[in-house]
Amino acid sequence: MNGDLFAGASGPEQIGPGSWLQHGAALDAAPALFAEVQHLTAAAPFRQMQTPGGSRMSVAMSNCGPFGWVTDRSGYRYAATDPLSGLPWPPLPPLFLQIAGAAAERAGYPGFVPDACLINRYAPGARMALHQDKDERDFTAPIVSLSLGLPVVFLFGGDQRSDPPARLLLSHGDVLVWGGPDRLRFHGVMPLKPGRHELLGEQRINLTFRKAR
DNA sequence: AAGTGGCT
DNA sequence: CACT
Repeated sequence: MNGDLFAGASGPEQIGPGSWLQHGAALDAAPALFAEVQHLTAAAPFRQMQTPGGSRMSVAMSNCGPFGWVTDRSGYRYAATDPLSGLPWPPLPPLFLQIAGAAAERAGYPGFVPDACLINRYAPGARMALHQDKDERDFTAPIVSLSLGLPVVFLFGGDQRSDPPARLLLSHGDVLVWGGPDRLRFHGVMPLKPGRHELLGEQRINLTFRKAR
């Protein structure tokens, strides 16, 4: 039935020529990571941004690091300051850099130093349509995605929107890395199923580390 | 256009 | 797919 829905508790799993799903890689650090998220989003609160078409995203977002991904009616871009406050985004916590760099190295991308961390909060029902990460200047750096809280079905498509996506279950503490030949693959997430996580509560938090410039 | 609605 |  769901033979292509990976949920194993085993080690790193290769899901593409340049992509690895590292089950539980951030499990030990999860409480500290969540505490950092709470501090960061006290300074730069979660907000539901608008797409260029005028729709409001179901996912609430914030950022930390030198650059933050933002969207409004003008389009998608990286910005050095929070549009809500006009202030720089909070700095990337050293723990974030350490975890993201280690995950990238395990996936074959040594020396990964992200300059942008997008913090996504999924409440039940929140989803992300298939898209490509292509607002970065340099596609040689990978994408590192870290999951906290409730599990969600991740859609990992191909280089064309019409390519049928694989379905991967992303759970608390999982880290997904994609780059190289997989860097521009379409991806997204199915609507978050209601539930309660013992540490995070009724939500999923995703940290996406990127090299924007 | 990382969302939505409506077509076949 | 077209539109926003």
